[in-house]
Parts: sequence; C-alpha cells; structure tokens
Amino acid sequence: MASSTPTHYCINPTKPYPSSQSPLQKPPKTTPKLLAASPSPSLSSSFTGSSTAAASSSSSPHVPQPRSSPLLGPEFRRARTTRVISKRNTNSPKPPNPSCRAASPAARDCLAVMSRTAADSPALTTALRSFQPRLSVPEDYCSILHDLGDRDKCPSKAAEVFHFSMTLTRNMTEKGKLLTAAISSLGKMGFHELAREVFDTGLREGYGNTVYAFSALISAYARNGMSSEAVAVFESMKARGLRPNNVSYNAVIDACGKGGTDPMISMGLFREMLWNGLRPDRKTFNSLLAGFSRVGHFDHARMLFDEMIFSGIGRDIYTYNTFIDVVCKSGNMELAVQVVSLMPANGVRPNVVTYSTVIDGYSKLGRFDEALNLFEEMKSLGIQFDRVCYNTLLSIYMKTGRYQEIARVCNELEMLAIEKDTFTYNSLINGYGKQGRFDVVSCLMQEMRQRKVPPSVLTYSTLIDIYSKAGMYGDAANVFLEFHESGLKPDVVLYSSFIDTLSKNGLVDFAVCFLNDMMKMGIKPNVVTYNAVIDAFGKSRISVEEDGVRQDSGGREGCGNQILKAFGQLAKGIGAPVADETRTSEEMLCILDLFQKMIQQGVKPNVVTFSAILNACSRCNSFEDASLFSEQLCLFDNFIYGVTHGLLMGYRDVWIQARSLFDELRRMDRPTSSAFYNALTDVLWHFEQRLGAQKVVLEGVQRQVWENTCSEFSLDLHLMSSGAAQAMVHAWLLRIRSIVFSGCKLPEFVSILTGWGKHSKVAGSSTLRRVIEALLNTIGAPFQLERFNMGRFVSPGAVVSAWLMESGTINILLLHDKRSQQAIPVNLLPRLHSLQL
DNA sequence: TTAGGGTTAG
Repeated sequence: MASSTPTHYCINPTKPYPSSQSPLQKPPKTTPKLLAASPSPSLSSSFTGSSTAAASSSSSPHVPQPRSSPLLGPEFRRARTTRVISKRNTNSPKPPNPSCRAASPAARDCLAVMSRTAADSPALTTALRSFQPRLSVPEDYCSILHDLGDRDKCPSKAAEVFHFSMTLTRNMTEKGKLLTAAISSLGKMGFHELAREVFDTGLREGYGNTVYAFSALISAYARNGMSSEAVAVFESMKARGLRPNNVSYNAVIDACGKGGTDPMISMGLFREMLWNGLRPDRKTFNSLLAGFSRVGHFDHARMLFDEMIFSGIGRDIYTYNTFIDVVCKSGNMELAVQVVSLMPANGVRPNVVTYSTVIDGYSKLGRFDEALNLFEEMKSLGIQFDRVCYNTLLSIYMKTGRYQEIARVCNELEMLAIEKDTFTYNSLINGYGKQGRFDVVSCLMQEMRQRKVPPSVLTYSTLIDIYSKAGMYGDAANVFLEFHESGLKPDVVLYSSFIDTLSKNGLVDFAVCFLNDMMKMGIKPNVVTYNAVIDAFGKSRISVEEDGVRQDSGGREGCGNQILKAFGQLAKGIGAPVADETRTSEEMLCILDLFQKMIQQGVKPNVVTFSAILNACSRCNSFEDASLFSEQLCLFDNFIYGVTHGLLMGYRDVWIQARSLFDELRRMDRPTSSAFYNALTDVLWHFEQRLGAQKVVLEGVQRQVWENTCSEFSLDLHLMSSGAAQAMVHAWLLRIRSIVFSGCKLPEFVSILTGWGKHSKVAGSSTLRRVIEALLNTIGAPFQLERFNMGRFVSPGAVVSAWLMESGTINILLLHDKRSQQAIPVNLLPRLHSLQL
C-alpha cells in the first residue's frame, strides 16, 4: 500500500550513493535455508524499512554494495538475457485475480458456461441470451471479458461477448467501458492485432478516444513484448489531447521493460510522470525495477529498491521477487538468500516465485545441490509447486542427467493435472536430444501435437540444433522445412545455431555469409552469434569449390533455400582443409572485421568473447600479431585489457586488479569461468609468461574453477587447456617436492590424469595427453603412460621422490616469465585506476 | 498496470 504523502523521489543513477561494507565476505558454507538465514547486524539495518510504511530517517535501508568491478557490467557476466523478453505465446496464463473485480453470481455462472462451451458454437449466443436478464450492463460483461482474458485463449468467445453486450449499451460511456475490457481481454490472450482492430473500431465510431482504451491497448502491447508499438500508442494519446494517467504511464513503462528497451527510457517516462504532477505508485516502481532486473543492472535496481522505502512507497512481494531476481543474475546468491530471509520481518512472505527465482539462480551457476535443497525447503513450508516451478525442477534434473527423477516429475504433473507447456517440452526435447535419445524426442513431439501444445521458434531451433550436433543433417533439414511451413519467423537463436553448425564443420566463410544474410533479413546477431564465428576461426577450415553450398542469394526466400542446400552438402561432406600457413593472416583480418561489426551494432562482448579473443591470441605466431587482437580488448573493455596486457607484460602491480577479475569470475558457472582461465593461461604460456600462467592457474585452483583438479598425489588435468595443464604440472611437482623434502614418504604410485583436454581451444593442442607427455619428457620427469589407460601417466612414488631430490630438478621445475617488470607504465594507469576496488 | 521457467557461443 503506497503512502499517501511520498516525501521525495530521488532517482538519479549517477548520484553518489552511500555504500556499506558487504557482510558477505565469507559466504555461509551451510545449506541455504531461505527463511532460516539470520542476517548479519549490518545487513539487517539495511532492511529495516517496512514494506508498507516509509523508513525512519535514522535508518539506512540500502543493500550492500556488490563486490564487482565498476567496469564489469552485466554483459561481461552474461547476466543480460539474450532471450526474447516477452512471454507471448507461453501458453501459461496467470490465474484470475478475483480481488480486482467483483463479478455478480450470474456473471460467474455465465463465465463458467462460456468456458465449457466450444468456440464458435451457437451455444455461446444461447448462453448469453439466457443470462442476459441477470447481467448488468456493462459491469458484468466487462467482468466476463476480463476473466476470459485471464483463463481462456479463445478470442472468438471474447468477440462474441463484446458484440452481444454492445447491442445492450445505452450510451457512449458504456460502449467505451466494454471496448476497454475487450482490448484488455484480447491483449491477455496474446491477440494484440485483434486488440488493435477493436481499438481502431472504437476510435472510428467515437467511443474509443479515452485514456482507458488507450491504456488498455498499451497494456496489450506490453504483454506481448511490443514496446515500440506501446510507446507509439502512448504518444498518440497525448497527441489527441488525452492526459495519460498512472495506469497509462505504468503500462508504457511495463511495456518498455518487457520489450527490452533501455531502462533509461523508462526512467525518462518516470520523470515525465513527475513533471505532469502524477504520483508514481508501487507498480510504477516495480515495473522500473523489473526493467533494470531484466538487463541485470544491479546497481540501478538497488537504488530503486532503496528508494521505495525512502519515498514511502513500500515494498511488496513483486518488489522483493524482482529485486531477488536481479541479485541472482549478479551471481551473488548469498545476498539473494539474505534478502529472502528478511522478507517476513518486513511483512512479506516468500512465495513460489521467490523460491523459483533463487532456485534458478543456483541452477544457472551450476550449484544444483543447493537448488534441490530449496525444493525440499519449499515442501517443508507447504509452498505449492506451480508449472514454472516444476519446469525449473525438470530443467535441473535434465542438466544433472537424473532421468528417473524426470519421469517421476512428469507423472506427478499428470496426477496434479498440471499440463506441460511449450517451456516444458522444449526443455525435455533439448535434454533428451543432447543425450542422443532421439526416440524420446520423437515421442515428445508427437505428444505435443496430440495435446495441441504449440511449438515455438525455440522448439524448432532446439530440434535443428540437436539434430545438427548429432550430424543428422537430413532430420535437421526436415525440421527446418516444417518450421518454414509453420509461418513462424526465424530468430537470432535459430540462425546462431545454424551458423555454429557451419562454423564447427569448417565452413567459416559460409557462416560469415549467413551472418550477413540474417542482418539483411532484419535479425540482429547477438553476442552468441559472434562468439560462435570468432571461435570457429580456431578450428580446421574447409575451402569449398564453386559448386559447393553457396551462391549469393540475397532475399528472404533464397536464404531458406541456402540453409537447405547447406544441410544437404553437410550430409554429403564437402571441401578440403585449408593449409595452415594460409590461415593465420586471413583469420586475423576476418576476426578484426567481426569486432568492427560488433562495435557498429552495439553488440557487447561477454566473458566468452574475451576467451575467444585470448584463444585467437594464442594462435598467433608473434607477440605483435597477438597485440593486434589484445588491443581489440581495449576497444571493448579497459578492465580486461588492462589485466591481460599487464599479465602479458609482466607488470607485478597488475595482480591486485587480476584478483578482482578472478573474484568476478567466481560469480559465474564453472564451465564459463574455467574457459576463461584456460584461455588466459594458454596465452600467457604461449608467450612465455610461464610463472604468470602458473600464478593464474593457482588462483583458479584456489577458487575451485576446475572440478577435482588436485588431490595430493593424483593430478587431474582433464578440464584444463594445454597451457593451464603444463603450468599446473610444474606447480604440483613442486608441491610434491616440498613434501619429499619435509621427510614424508610418497605413496606407492603418483599419477597425472590428462583426459582429452576438452576445454582447450588452441589449434593443434586438442590432445592434452601428447602435450603433457612432451612436457614430462622435456623436464625428465619419470612418468609413463599407464598400460590400460592412455590418459594417465603414473610413476612409483620412490622413483619420483628420487628424481625430485636430484639437485638439478628444482631449476627445471621453477618457471620464469620472459617479461618481468615492476611497475605499470604511466600510460596504462588511467585504464587501471578505476579498477581499484 | 507489477515477480520466477525453456534455446544458440565456451
């Protein structure tokens, strides 16, 4: 409930903001208990603001500062979603909110009959006629229309009610009310075009020029993620002399958030609202908060979250859930848990959305056990699971390969009569597809058809991707044909997946051509698209003769044909590898060109891009060539450039900043952060900053970047790149040496497991075993390949011990940097200055 | 008029 006398609004993202020391320096090691977590004193004082009343002036209700670099934005962390933000066609309508409208018993009965009756049936008119004497005009009809929007997906029923009730109206006001209800209903159903038609009719016939009708249409666009259309309607209502009210502003701000518009545009609308003498309410703030949450801007979200107390707006369950979502996106799960734990004291009880948000946060970081523990906590608290929550659970079981649990959850869904939706099927198809269970995938597709669950673009993208990755190009082509016939529009995910397939099969030139084609079609590539192509340059490349995949096609239709042709060619196998010596210079030019395109299009790189750039550096023959690439880092991000350049040049002072970067990487899932560590150590090793590479690896090991890397006498390198692995071998042998010199006896055998070096992206080093074998030979370490395990080197403890005790061994094991300098040059200082945390 | 879930790069 908003305070009646808000004191001030102070939303200025650039203003200095009071900071407090994060109490989360030592995250709790125990299993998270959302409601049992006890806040630290410094944090609890930050949350003393009541959910419904203004904070006292003595309290300071801001949340702790994140421990992130000011230069590492959400893009770096991959927190910014690359998904289409709108949830149109999700087939999961929200339950009706009966508190909003007080429908008469007759209206409720009529709605029940309408719900049971088939669309376009004459029985609908019969029912409306029979209920007519008991229904008030326009209130009951408006109520029925709203409820149909909440629970039905049948626009013809809404149209029937609308046209029937319009014949009963006595004046323009009543017509206007019904019009607004019909627009709202159609918008909720996802039929924004129909909503627009109805709106235009109302406008033409003289009862649609109202703030209500305009606001309803804005909202209809908002629900469907169409922010530019919503803004256009908002501007047109002003041009017609109508004064937007709170609902209009809230709707357009909501539309901007859902449509992925820059949240600063929403902030402009917020200021305009104040300028026009309107008083933003909690929904305004919640929508603004959601806008910042969607793009992962924690700092702005935190300011709004605090401001809601300062200005007397108060916080509700939506506020908390939205804020917790952005905290989860920042990777700070400890803070998320603490914010949840403070909700009850502020009069707001965590609900299924709160838990789903935190659970998904853990899941995205690969912390599945903590996520699953929270499901148990939900059960113990009696919080009912809903469809979204079940989908989150299924997604975790998919990622962790718990197929028996998946079957159990599917049965549970059946028992609870919770229907699987497009999200559920997409998740299941992707999971089973990645496991190669195409039999299950076919069954799932069949079930979708039988149950009339509409496939989305993502369903087709997923199918094409899993078939392509399995080399089943004919099946992929068939799905593409089906997709083409569906009338759905291709999107960036579909194209990115296809470009990745071309890239991975050595057809990088074609991948770049398709990148241009998708732009011609108005589909903007995202960071994933670019990362796929940049990374592909490191793989073996195929040249294609004139009768190969592509003749330049241009237009929309041609592009579809080209895709089918490409699948056909991929199925046959085409081309010939390009000789190594012709690759490097061409590759450099192509990658530099891609960087330019990214900059031109405002596509911000993330940590995966940086890993790809570093890997490209590792493929360069000279330090000068690599510098050309690393300078590109500077165009994107001074922070990463400063750290990388500093490490490559051997500036000792750079380690403070480097550790800040490593701490930031802790907020990411293991595969992402280990890929970056691998890329960084590879480039350092490649350019003979060997001690630097070793220090980076040890920072990674300390932060548990690689799972099961190191037990005392058995070294597991299988997740490491060649540079990281070689640096690690030296560090591990030095550690064993110190154990030997301390007088301890080594076990019977010590071993090094190499696996296949699956994370190394450096051309020619895909077999980690060979690299380690060469290293061990070079340094004279007495290890041999195990007879029945070609990925494991072993040595009797006594033999290794004797070797380590030889006088010359220590000098062989100690690593050095080729470039070693004390101080950072003055010209680099400005770049690094802002990194001080 | 406000909150959570599915995909493509590593």
